[in-house]
Amino acid sequence: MVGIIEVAQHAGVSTATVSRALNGKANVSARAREQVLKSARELGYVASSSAYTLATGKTKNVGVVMPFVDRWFFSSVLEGAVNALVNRGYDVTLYSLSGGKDNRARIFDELVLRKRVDGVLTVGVKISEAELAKLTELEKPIIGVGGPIPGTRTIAIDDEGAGRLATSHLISMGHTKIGMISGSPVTEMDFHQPHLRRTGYQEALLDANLSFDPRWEAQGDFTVGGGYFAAKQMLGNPENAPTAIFCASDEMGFGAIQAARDLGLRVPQDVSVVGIDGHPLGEFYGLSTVDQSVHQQGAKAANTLVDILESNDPKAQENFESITFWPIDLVVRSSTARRTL
Amino acid sequence: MVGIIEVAQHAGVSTATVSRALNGKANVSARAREQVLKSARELGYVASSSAYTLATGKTKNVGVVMPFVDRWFFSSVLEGAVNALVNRGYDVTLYSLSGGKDNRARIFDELVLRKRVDGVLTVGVKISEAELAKLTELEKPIIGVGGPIPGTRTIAIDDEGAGRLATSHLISMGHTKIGMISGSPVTEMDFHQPHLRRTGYQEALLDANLSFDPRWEAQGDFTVGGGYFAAKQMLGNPENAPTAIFCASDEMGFGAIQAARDLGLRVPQDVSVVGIDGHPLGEFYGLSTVDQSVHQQGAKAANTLVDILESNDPKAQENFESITFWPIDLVVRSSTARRTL
DNA sequence: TGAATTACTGTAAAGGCTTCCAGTCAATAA
DNA sequence: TTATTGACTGGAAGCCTTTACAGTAATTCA
Repeated sequence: MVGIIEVAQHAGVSTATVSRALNGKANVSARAREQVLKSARELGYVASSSAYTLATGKTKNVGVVMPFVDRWFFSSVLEGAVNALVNRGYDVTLYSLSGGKDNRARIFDELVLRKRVDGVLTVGVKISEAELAKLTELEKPIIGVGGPIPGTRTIAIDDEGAGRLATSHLISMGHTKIGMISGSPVTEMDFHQPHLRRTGYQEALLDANLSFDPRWEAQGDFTVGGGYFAAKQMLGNPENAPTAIFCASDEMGFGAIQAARDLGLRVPQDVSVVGIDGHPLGEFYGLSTVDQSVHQQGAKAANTLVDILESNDPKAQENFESITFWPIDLVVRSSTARRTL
Repeated sequence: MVGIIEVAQHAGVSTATVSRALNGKANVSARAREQVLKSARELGYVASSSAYTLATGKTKNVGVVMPFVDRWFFSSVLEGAVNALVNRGYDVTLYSLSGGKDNRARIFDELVLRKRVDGVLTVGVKISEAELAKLTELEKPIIGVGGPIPGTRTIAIDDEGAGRLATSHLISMGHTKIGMISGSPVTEMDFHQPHLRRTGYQEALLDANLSFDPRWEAQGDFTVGGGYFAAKQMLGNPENAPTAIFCASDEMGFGAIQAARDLGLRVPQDVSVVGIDGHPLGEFYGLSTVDQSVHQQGAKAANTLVDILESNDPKAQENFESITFWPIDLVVRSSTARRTL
């Protein structure tokens, strides 16, 4: 294994000069710098990251914490974040909370205390007081995507506004009996999103003087299956079925569409469905939706985190706005139509 | 920041004893061990991972390399692998190759040379000779999920057999005009899978003395959209349309079903569709498929890798079988039916 | 001209752990 | 009894960098 000493000998300089040259520091003559770069290339030298970390205290590593990684929203944020981070020279260490309850404490302890990461990106995670305290105490920047984290930078859409936008869309098409498939989030997940989207829904109904029937509300769990069963139940009794359904996520929307079909209902003639997300499959199933560009949210969060890390100001975090509302966009497709009767 | 010295002082022993106690090594008295554990807990001490790595040469970290992370197959393998790894005390550093061409070389160089990881897990990545050489030279174990990697352990399904199984299923239902939507893989991806699945398809046709019309073959790119357009083209001309389509992935199958519908064809009455994967959405769209349990493949690969890492034998890798064929399972749903005319 | 700056460069300490090695002490064997 | 073993312990070296500091040579200034 070739180390900095071999490079120094090969280049005919000291290890200090090698280090300075390789890290782009000042006070290295052009000749020396060139020679070092050449030697390093020839010998295939790359500095040991653990030694680098031990000497500098920087890991060049960001921890990404999410409840699951195999669901669309999460893997999409991850994709956006990973690419942004690698471009800025950071590795990402991935932590999934789906592995069980006791993992979580361990992750937070070791993640931070073992100095494995310079900063943390949480995606849709409800972070506890204790966990937050642990992070801030050690001055590790943390930034969240999805639900707002008190006292921390957050990238998220205006969930309430998104709920209102989707519901208003249905109202504008003449619907008066509008159901909602909300999400009872899994424990590991942030609980703000479903709550806020539901608030937006209710506000829109209120603004339009529409009544709100508790039978028109059901819990999915943000999965296709959850949406399916919720919709089936909601649409099952024709006496009391809504003519339109707002789903808090596109995947639940897919399930709802399928449920309607299985019940012999036509979408959108008999029932309209609108979701939130901008899931790529939405195009194929004609699902109208409130688009949030998830990749870009991940990238934005990653870049903001690196900005904080690389501004030398220890209080840098304060300089960034505490919540960035990511723009949303209503995309109307074939799953929503004017009420027919 | 509390270090090992503080713990040693607090426990009234030397740092050597603290280290031995915390790492479960022998030759520590019960009294000392207990005292150390107590002190460590009270002080909230966790060893610095970079110092640990520097001293031992072990990172307790596995690199996972995949072409993308936001596609179902990949994120599912990842989920399975991450959970398995965290259970065995390993972190995972995620590398996505989707970030651009030159990233790739850098990733492979730094990943290995900077000693960031103890081993590598590749998912559906075609690894080059040079890259493989780099890994083996440094004696980092590597294990692949998906396509077979020459000279390395691999977990994969029998892709050829899967293609044959799916095609035979269609043949057994009386179909004689059977199309295939294959995959022209993206550059970063392994090319074995689409090739082998296609071979299986052709073998099955051959075995049944069925002719193979090149117009019945089209390229998707393993996405819903790719499957959609491929099917639309294939089914577009009624004169020459197959009555059944085998798709090399479930997502292409979803696209094909949608394409058929958009063309006014009924599934399965007018055209049968079968995929490969076991995608959870398959249940909702009634897609018949060859199920491969992807989570479990990821977990198996991760566990095998750790087994290799933790067997002290440096040649341990040799002791593991070179390719593990993961069992597959035909799941018949409503997208396939007997030929009607 | 000499003094003061500037531009480099190298030595060595520091970073926080693991582990080799030598040493202590009590228990066992001869 | 003494010699031998074995269990345990601590000092210090080593892992590989970065960087503070001191030193040298060349340049600029007065």
